[in-house]
Amino acid sequence: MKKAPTIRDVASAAGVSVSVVSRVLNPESGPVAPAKRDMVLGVIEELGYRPRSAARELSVGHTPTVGLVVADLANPFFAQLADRIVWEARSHGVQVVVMTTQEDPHLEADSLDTLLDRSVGGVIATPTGANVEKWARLQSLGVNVVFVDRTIPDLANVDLVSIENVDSARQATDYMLSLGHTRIGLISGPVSTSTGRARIQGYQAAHEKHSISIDPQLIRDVPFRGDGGGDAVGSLLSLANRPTGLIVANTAQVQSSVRRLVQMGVRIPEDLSVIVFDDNPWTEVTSPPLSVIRQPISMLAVHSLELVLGRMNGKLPETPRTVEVKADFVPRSSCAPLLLTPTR
Amino acid sequence: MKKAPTIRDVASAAGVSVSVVSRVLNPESGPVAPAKRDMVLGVIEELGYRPRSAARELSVGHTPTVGLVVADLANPFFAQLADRIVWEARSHGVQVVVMTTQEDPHLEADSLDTLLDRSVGGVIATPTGANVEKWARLQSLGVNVVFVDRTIPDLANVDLVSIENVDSARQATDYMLSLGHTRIGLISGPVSTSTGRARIQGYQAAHEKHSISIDPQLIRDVPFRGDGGGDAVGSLLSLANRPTGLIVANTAQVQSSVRRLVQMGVRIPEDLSVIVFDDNPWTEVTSPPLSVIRQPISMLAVHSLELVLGRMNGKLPETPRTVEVKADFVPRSSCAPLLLTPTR
DNA sequence: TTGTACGCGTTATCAT
DNA sequence: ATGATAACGCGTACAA
Repeated sequence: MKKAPTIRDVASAAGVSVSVVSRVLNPESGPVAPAKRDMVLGVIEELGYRPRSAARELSVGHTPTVGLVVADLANPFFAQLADRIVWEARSHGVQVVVMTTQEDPHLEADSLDTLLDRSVGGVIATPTGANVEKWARLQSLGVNVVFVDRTIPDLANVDLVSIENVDSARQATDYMLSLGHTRIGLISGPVSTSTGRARIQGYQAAHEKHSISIDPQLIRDVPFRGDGGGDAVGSLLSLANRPTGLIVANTAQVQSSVRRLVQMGVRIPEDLSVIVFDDNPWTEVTSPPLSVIRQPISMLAVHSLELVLGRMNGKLPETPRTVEVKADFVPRSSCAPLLLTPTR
Repeated sequence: MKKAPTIRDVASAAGVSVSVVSRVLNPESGPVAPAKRDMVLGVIEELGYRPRSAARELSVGHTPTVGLVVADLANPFFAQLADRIVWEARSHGVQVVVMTTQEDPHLEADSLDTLLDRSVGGVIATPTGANVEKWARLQSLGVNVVFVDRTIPDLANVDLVSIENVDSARQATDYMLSLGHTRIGLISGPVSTSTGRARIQGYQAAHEKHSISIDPQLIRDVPFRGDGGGDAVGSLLSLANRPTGLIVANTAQVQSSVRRLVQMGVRIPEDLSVIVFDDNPWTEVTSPPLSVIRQPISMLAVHSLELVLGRMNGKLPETPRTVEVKADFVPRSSCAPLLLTPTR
């Protein structure tokens, strides 16, 4: 466990000054004689010298690092998002510090403080919905913030990358209505989030188009956290006039919802037609395969990273951007036309 | 975007010296008058002061940060592992920098360099199997390395946390043999890894116990990377004398294997009894639910983190440790007794 | 108990 | 084209 060489070691070993070595490492910062350049490079290689990022950070004031703040990595949606972001970030030479909130505002606040201490250049997050002032402060301190998938309505001036929520929900709902279903359950995210509201809006729009009125009981806005999805499923199916279709539009609750469906022995699509918002690989191996709104996760990743990096390099106009990517509806066999024989 | 206050700002605002402020922040480093302490704390709060971690790191030489190097986060196993590690790390006040290798040695080497530059105190990894000398160098430079799930045989002196691989495979195989199956396909990891070898060993042990000979064709050691699992499934099932049971013991290949099974329309367990090594939530919603070897992922996380942190604090003996945790076999309905009627 | 001064490794600003 | 030197913000002997 010998200690690593510093730039000074390299300099003296090469018989030059530290400035030269520094310029060899950061070519854009100044010229250096080609001959010397190669020889310094040789010494660097030989000594196995590597610049310490902490020193650089202290000197330049920031880090080519982005913080990623998601609910939890156990959820395939966030896991895949994280995967793509980490992957994409690497190709840009930036590291990713991952923090999870478990949808707990308290933990989220904590994470933000930590990221601030590390002077990350930017943060990509799926916000819990709270900590409005904290996010604002983060921005005012020069940290570039980009929200993915959801955003906080109260918070203006923050970039957002999401799918076309209204349209996706409209599409899914429209499909079910076209199959003849008139009572369609909707499990959405909290109305306090843009995502939750937009998807409900799409659901309503489709109903209007088909001139079908909505039973408010069928709309369940459940929190991202906890087992709200499963509970909503149970409660929807115990309704006197139970729905014949179900749309799970809360990404964080897809797992718990489907699991409950299976536990209850609900026959799909005979008892219930189902569509979920998820790009999970496993939706294809359930029986029957589930119809889904396929979230273009890598698009979300690419755009959000592009936004943070763009802002870090100051190559973007001041005005906050909103990027909406299309999400495809993928019909599979979990939806069937409504038969005249009512469920029981 | 005003610039953040430094420790000096706090000191002058509080009318004390920087060292007092420093001691207030790091109590164990020295005493400070209670009265002054509170007032300094007040000023800190008021100014919103937060120490810059880069400066501290430069000063003390290391960081309370661990690197996590896994194949990819799109695989539920790694995702959950990452989730638990990030979670556990937070409670110890350490951050996690996540890097993915996609099972590519080149990318892995890259990651290690980067982590070295950041002077992380430790690294938790599921190694690709290559980069032997690089891992060794990392250690010699004082970075504490802990492998999880797999290890590299050539590399001594590395801590390892894994499940009881031999026993798990033995258990699963034994179960199938007890059901009367005599031709059981095994999809394992590469024999160049400890995991791959151990699981094959367990498979063999069970056969010996039942005095059943093994057809070498039934054992497929496929790489972690790529779609080897799916291909192995296809090839196993197209054998003249095809197996009636299948054990997928390569965690990274469970997804592709099961997907292929579904694509091929294989009836489980009528055509094939199946057991997979995975703790994936989705194994319960497939039809039928899959029998699994349940990997105690959070145990893996807890132990590996405990090991790195323990080493970072020098609170552990020099000698490398190997922690093996038990994995339960969870029988579900994907396995059935072998009927006398052969497949077709 | 408190304050001073230096070191950590790198980049940036100057002269040369 | 090159070299000396001052930041950068914090920890910490050491002196008071």
